[in-house]
Amino acid sequence: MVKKNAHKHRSGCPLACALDLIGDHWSLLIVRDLIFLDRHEYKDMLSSEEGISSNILSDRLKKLEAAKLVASIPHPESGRRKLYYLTARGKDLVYLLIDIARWSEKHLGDIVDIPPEKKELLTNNPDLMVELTLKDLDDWEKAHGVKT
Amino acid sequence: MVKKNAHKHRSGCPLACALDLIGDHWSLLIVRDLIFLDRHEYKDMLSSEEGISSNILSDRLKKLEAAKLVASIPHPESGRRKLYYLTARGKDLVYLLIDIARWSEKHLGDIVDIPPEKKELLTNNPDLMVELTLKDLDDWEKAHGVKT
DNA sequence: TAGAATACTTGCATTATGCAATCAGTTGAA
DNA sequence: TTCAACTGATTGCATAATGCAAGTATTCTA
Repeated sequence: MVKKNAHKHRSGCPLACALDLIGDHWSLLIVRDLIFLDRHEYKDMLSSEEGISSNILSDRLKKLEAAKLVASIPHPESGRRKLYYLTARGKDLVYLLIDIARWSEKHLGDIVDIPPEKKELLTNNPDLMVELTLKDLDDWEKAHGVKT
Repeated sequence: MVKKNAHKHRSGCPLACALDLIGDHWSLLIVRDLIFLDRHEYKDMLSSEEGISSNILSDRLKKLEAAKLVASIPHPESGRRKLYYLTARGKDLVYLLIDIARWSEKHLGDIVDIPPEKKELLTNNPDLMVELTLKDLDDWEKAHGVKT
């Protein structure tokens, strides 16, 4: 069904190629859920603050899996659930996301809402924030027996 | 005409807020044209490799100007032309764009096409690449009498 | 002063999105 | 063993965004 522009890319430009994969309103928010908000299930992402639609979530998860940014395993406690997680390719977006957050904090400070302790880390030591975030993901993977 | 979701934002999340401004298929490519490709006129952007439509380009330039990422001045050689350039807020996206390019180079290496000398700089010394890029923009602004 | 160039705008067909409802497989309690 | 509830989707339909071709207004050039 959904497979239309899965593989088309507009040019060889590295920015254009990346944007063909993640340059839409929702994909990076799903990646955010997986990286920063510890949301690994469909229903968790569905109930995120921004209110993504069920069909869009389903579509984007498929596209992200097709692009090898996201993978999934069955939930250990229940066969009807799935656990989504980021591949190495997906986890590498953490630098990018933190850059976006830094830009937002700097330029959209009056409309964004960042918890103070995260704000300080983001502003003063983004490299440490990346490191801690990657460690969290690593711990999650170890706890769930994901081999990467 | 075009003003629908200009100011709505989905949440206070810094990623969501940024994506409300630049999270679409075209906005960052326009920023790329202005930052890296020295395209400052409508017709230059219109003829970029990715083939943006005239109405979409017009719409995105308006939105980027409304978001204070882009500004414009009349072309000094011709009153019927305009020169677009990045505000400080827009120029600050250079870190982000270089991060995207690095990610692309690393993970989409087989489909992206980067000139060798840029590739080396991007891979080995991205900070210098940022610095050189910002200097180019500064030179352009000085040459065109833009005060920032 | 005619014609070309530039920066858009308009009309219209196609595609994507949002929302509500529905579906199918799994689970757990009765 | 049955059946309601849960979960990860899919479907139908209305609305919005996009793509493409053509048109318009203004300015420069010859």
